[in-house]
Amino acid sequence: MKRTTIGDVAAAANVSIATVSRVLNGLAVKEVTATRVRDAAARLEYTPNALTKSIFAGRSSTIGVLIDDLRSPFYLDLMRGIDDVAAANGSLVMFSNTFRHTGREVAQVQAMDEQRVRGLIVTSGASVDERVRRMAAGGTPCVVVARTLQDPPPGLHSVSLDNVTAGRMMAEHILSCGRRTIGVIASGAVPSQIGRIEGLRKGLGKDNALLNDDAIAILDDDVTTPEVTDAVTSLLDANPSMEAMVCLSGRYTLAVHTALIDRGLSIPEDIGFLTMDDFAWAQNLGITVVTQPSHQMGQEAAKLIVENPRVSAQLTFEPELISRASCGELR
Amino acid sequence: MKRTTIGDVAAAANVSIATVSRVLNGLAVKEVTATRVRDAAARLEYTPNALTKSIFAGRSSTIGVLIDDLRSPFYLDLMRGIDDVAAANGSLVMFSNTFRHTGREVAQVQAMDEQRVRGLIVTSGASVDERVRRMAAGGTPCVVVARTLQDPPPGLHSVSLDNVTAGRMMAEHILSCGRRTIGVIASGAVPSQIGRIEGLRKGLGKDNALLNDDAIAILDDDVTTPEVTDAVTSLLDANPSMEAMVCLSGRYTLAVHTALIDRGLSIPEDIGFLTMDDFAWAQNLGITVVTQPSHQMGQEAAKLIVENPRVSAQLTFEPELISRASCGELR
DNA sequence: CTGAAAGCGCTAACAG
DNA sequence: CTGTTAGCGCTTTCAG
Repeated sequence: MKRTTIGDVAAAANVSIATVSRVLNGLAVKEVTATRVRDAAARLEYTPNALTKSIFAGRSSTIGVLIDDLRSPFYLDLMRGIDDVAAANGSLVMFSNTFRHTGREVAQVQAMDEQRVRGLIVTSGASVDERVRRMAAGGTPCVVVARTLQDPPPGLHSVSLDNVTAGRMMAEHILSCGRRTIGVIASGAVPSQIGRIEGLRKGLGKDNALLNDDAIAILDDDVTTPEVTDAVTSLLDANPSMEAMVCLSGRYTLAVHTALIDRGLSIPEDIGFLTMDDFAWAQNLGITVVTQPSHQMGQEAAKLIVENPRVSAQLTFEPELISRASCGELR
Repeated sequence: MKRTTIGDVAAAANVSIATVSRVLNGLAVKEVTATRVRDAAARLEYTPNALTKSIFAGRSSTIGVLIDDLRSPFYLDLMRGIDDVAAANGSLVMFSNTFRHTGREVAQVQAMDEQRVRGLIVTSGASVDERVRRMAAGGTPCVVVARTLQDPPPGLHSVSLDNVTAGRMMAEHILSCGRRTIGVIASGAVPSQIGRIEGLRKGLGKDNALLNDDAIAILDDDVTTPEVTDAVTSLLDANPSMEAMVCLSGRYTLAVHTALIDRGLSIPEDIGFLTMDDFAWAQNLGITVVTQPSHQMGQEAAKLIVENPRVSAQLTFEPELISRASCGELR
């Protein structure tokens, strides 16, 4: 069950181990010798050991990715973007879900570091910040997604959405539909959600409309459907004249939408509905969304790893509103 | 920029490199010495190099996964199942999309082999069969998903759905709704699709209903939405009295559903609609589906890698029909 | 209990 | 052009 090594090939081809290495790496070798080596390698079904190679390079060529939860459309597209450029660069991707579980986040970042990943892309929370800083300082480029860090050292990048604009776009669209009283569901007091709420306030302010604190439900970060339902119910109970419900996280789109319908509300007649992140069925369902260029963001994140600029890049992307039926004109 | 090594720790703790190794691996060392070593390691922020460790073990502890396309709900859940047991076992997952592109499949399997993955899970086509066989024979357990191989050597496993039963369930449900003339969209002449069609025939046969060949569209494996639309159109044109449209691949659910709606057909009044694989919005949309226990299948696949039984396991899972509105009683 | 020394599979100077 | 000789960072005998 022992694997054939470069030494076996060398013996079979009657050359030194160094010559085999040269042939395999395309260095100058007499053609006849090279052919002999290649034949031997093929005959012995030799498969080079990438692990050993990485030991020399000091690091592997794999890109590490830590995702909260792949089920979210944003993260899924992000992942595909990463995979695209990784594949184009002959890099593999090492992946793990963290489910926003702090213990898991810390453990997996450590694991990735031990694997000597070429770079690391994380969508996790602050629990990994210190470690990621150290990694970047130590020469492993890291990209934080959907968050920015204070005083990032060179090699520590971030890729995020212009959340304030996203919020403002939502507010302006709502106002333009003749709706004024709105409710908001946010997933945790994290930077992206805070930014979107700020944008919402700015957009509404232009029209002197107000967003009361009791019209905003900031859920915990990892809430399940029944809790979202409860939050929607409370919001509606507390604000009976609500004309639009805004969901600030793509992860809760389904839950919020369902809660609205189950309460017997018609969209958009009884209430307008607006959410983040486009998804496959959104068009058929006529749901108005603000999207992020998630696929592109994944690509850019991966490029930062591959190109490894010795600065700290803070990339911000612009959102886009796709207007569909769910938040149409009132009356 | 040089990483601290076990040697640095040894020097700092004034012990030999072997002693450090022992402490780090929990072998017998005098407690005072051990503490000194651990302190030094912490102080120097020592992070062991998993690559070098793997070199000794002969292979890494990473599980390789090759997926056609993560956007498909089945594959996404499968992936989550794999990730679950990997995380529980302290394994990382190395992942790559292949998009059913033969060149990419072959290249990535090779890459995974070079990475000396602990085992490989593939959802790809026959292009990788030979290589996967060799890997299994060479001691790297492999699991093929949604397909079975001829005479698998020990270590080469498969995880798949009982496709014939899935097809039969669909047929029986359709008949029980008083529908008889059906159309079928399949994604390629691959074993899973063939099996489902066979099941459909068997189920319909019980009632002497027939499934004509011109009511089945077998698309290419990697078709885009417009092509699906065309297929649906042709099917409908050729069979004007069609009472139910069956989609045999979760990847095409959206495209087929949209094509039906865009043609002005009401579901289920004008035509019943039935598809494979449950997905988040299916309930809200009232779409009847036959599901696979995809998450569990992922877990079992990963377990086969982790436990590595020295036989060839062929795991088959039973489908389940979730009846919703899209294929209700006729009239 | 601990250190010295021999590798794991491969690359990278050096000589020839 | 090609072979010899050191390592890469770590584990693992084998002596002390």
